[in-house]
This record gives sequence, structure tokens and C-alpha cells, in this order.
Amino acid sequence: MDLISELGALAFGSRMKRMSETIMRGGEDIYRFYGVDFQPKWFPLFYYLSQKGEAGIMEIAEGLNISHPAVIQTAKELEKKGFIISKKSTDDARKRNLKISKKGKNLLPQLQKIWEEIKNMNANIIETREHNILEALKEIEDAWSEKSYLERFKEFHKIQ
Amino acid sequence: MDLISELGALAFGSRMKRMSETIMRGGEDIYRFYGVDFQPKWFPLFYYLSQKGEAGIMEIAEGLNISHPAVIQTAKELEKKGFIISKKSTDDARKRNLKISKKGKNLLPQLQKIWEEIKNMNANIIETREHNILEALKEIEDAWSEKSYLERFKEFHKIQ
DNA sequence: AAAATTTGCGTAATCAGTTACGTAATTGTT
DNA sequence: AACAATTACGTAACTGATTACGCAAATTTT
Repeated sequence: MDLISELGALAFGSRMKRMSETIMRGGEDIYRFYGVDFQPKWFPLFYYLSQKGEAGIMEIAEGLNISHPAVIQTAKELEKKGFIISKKSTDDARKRNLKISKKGKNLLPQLQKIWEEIKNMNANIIETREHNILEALKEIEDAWSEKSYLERFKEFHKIQ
Repeated sequence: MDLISELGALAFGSRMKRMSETIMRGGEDIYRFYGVDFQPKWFPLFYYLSQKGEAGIMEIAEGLNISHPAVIQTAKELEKKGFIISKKSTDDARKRNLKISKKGKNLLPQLQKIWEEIKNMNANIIETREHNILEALKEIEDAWSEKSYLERFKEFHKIQ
């Protein structure tokens, strides 16, 4: 228990960040364990394309709630690896659509198996705790999307 | 509800990261609201020094569970602002000790008031949910510190 | 006391994301 | 049809953190 953890409510942002890094790092080990040439950071984009088929940069960015340069960057890496391909949209010359390549499709079953196992293990860890972090996370996300932090703060400040 | 959120257990690392960023960004607004010249990222170091008085770089890094270059970087900014000062240790020529400056001490009461309010508000948000995220986070942290992710994964894989 | 190891710190390079800005294509307005 | 506004994408610069590496001081070993 370090100083930050002792702070409870004050520092739970830092704790969440740290936790998420631990999880990401764990992901690398697992792909390596299976000898699969894949990185955790590629997951959101690759998974998105596996579900939606073909999609433009902005659509993906919005769907994944990340910036569009982040999509471009990840796409560059996945394209270099040959796991996805991109081509200009025919009906809108501004758009570039991404989709999973043949090579990517071949990899997909292995990845899906790994994802499934990771998901099961995570679900298992989560469900065997007394407090369910997914439920808790969802409630906090909802609470925050209602009102901005500052707005909420001002209100809270007033009624104190 | 975006794609990532729908993934539940598989992507809760990303969700936590996003949540922590939301919280950090909220912090900025609050300092600005109070007209206080302070950034959320300075909090861990400054708070640490406010509790421990004087401390070396490594001690702080370990206490806060961050890398020592991160401490150096933050210290540089706080020193530039004049909120902390540093001096070579007298009994160990390798060490450089940090402590809060006069100017920093003057700022401290205001900061403490703000921290207290943020803490209260966070506690309020957390406690008025059905599921307590702090409890949940603590359980997950404990679960992960027991065993590495891969270790846990291998075991889980075996018994599946 | 000399040699080897460890510790504390600093710098550089890297990483994964962001914001800011520019350009070209499309859509909306008059 | 011309102009204005918006949208889609790309690049560049920045951010906040990390790992890798090197050096000097302290500590331990022999």
C-alpha cells in the first residue's frame, strides 16, 4: 500500500491508470506465450474491423472513442504487418477505408481464441471478487457523462 | 455505449485508462476555477513532500510507484515554478533531496482545501453508487499483485 | 585496502497517445 | 453557380510517461 493508494478517492485516477497499464503489459505476455505476432494496442482497431468489416478513419475513431491520428498511427502499423489493407473510398474521395486483409483473416481465429480466453479469465477474476469492478466502472462512467467534473464540483461546492 | 465498453472484461484496461484521463482533465478545470497555478500531475510529488518533508529522488519514486526519471521531470517543473527546492545531501554525495519551498508552503493551505473538496466530491460520487469502485479496485489490485497476469492465465488455461 | 557490486541520479531515446493545424473534397446556402 | 461551412484525413509538434544506459559515490566482499 503506497501513499497514492492511501489517498483513496483523491488519487483513484492514478490507480486506474496503473491498473490499466498492468493489464496491457499482461496482454503482451499472453500473445508471446502463444507465439502470436500481435500487440495489445492493436486490439481495439483490429477488433473493430473484425466486427464492422470496412470502415473509414473517422468512423473508427468515433466508434473507439480515440483521436483520428491514433487510428492512422495504429493502422500504419497493422498495414505494415499486412494484417489490414486500406483503399480510397469510391463514393467520397476524402475517405480512406480500412479492412482486414487475407493475412489478417488467417490470423483472426487464433486471435479470437486468445481474446476469448483472456475475456474468460478476466471475467473469472472479476466475478470472484466481492465487488464487481465492471459494474462499478459503468456506474462511474455514467455519473461522469451526465455532467462535467467541474460542473459537478461547483454544485457540490455550493451545497457543502 | 461504444464498442470497447461492450467488450466488458476484455477491454476494461482501456476503459480504466480513459476514466483516469477524464478525472485528470477534470482536475485542471478545478485548479483553474480557483485561480490556483497548479497542475494535477504535480499532485503526487507535491503531496508526498507535504507529508514526508524532505526526500531523495529514489525514495519518492518508490513511494509513489513511478519511475525515477518521472520524479526528476516533475521536480524540474515544480522547481522552476519555485514550489520546491532541492539540495545535495550532506551525508551521501549521490543523493539530491527535495523539499517544499517557502512559496510552496504558502500555497499549501489553498491546495489542501481544494484537495479536500475534490476528495469529498469523489467520495460522494463513489459512495452514492450501488457498486463501490474503490473497493472493487482494491480487490483487483490485490488479485493481480498475488500473481502475474501470465501466470494466472496459464493456470486458468490449464483448468479450463 | 583493493576489487566488485550496488545505489542514486541524470540524460537520451522511445512510446502511445494527444492537440493544433493544413488541405482537399463534400455539402449547405443564397 | 458561387461562396461558405463542414467533414475526412494527414502531418507535425507536444505530452507524460517509460526503458536503457552511463557515471560517480557508497557499500560489501575478499
